[in-house]
Amino acid sequence: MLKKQNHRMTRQRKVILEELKKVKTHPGADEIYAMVRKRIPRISLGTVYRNLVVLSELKEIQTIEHVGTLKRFDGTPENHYHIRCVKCGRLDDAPMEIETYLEKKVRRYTDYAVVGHRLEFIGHCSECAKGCL
Amino acid sequence: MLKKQNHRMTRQRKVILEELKKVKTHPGADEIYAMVRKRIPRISLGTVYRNLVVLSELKEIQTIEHVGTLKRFDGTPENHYHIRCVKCGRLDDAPMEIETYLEKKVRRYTDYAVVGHRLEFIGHCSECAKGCL
DNA sequence: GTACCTGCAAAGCTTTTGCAACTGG
DNA sequence: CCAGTTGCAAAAGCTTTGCAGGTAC
Repeated sequence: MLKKQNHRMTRQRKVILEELKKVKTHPGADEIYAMVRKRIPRISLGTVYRNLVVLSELKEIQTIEHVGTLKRFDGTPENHYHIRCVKCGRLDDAPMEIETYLEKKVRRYTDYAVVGHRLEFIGHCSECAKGCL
Repeated sequence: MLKKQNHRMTRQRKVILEELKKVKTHPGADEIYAMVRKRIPRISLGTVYRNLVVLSELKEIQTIEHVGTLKRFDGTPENHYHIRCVKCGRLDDAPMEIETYLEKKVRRYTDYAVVGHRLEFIGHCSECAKGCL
């Protein structure tokens, strides 16, 4: 049922991957577009996007801040963790206390002035888990 | 320099807040729009967005998946944590090992089938911290 | 040769904004 | 009264997609 995909290593794909491996920060698609354009001036933004998807599927790269990019709103203003269903996108509160020591731990090794953290669990909600049986 | 804001509790604002407090999950703006429209049919989406911003500022609600909603890409496919600068949006790897026990901990209290987690620290990068002096 | 890719441009979505009319305090 | 709000519609991002021509293998 899954169509087999024979991915080709085109020049565009290769350069995108190289540029992405080269930098330490995590550029957005537009920044990648700018970097790659220095080497392939006529590449299109669409090509960049399509290749980022393919490279993610191939596990060559990682897409951060995935799935739904739309914002969600929470009626309870206190900080707390969330748990998200990969299948249906549902978002619930995670039944767990805030782990403040995580910030202490990272502070020892970074030069950022850490002011907070966000933790999100990923899984299948009880509804969607049924379908996985 | 900061202009004083005298926020009014309009009917729209009130209903949006009520509806948001009412639900357990975390709806997106479009869902909130749908919920509120049942009570105020002629409310506009723009009003919903503007009020969500105001309510966030007033700390009445919380905006999840904040700041940059644009995706970012990472050349290293292994899972690791990130640290984000609130000021400039820069994203770096957090120098810290994966805390696998976090998942074990939350599994005890949730009916989700947990498959992973994402942790992101928030702070000021060394560049932006300079400006805070 | 042909399935996979590319560039280009148009379309899609979510979110923001300009504006004139309206309203809470 | 009048700064803050609203509805409407247009604009503004970022991302996806249709298409016809190109290319890796």
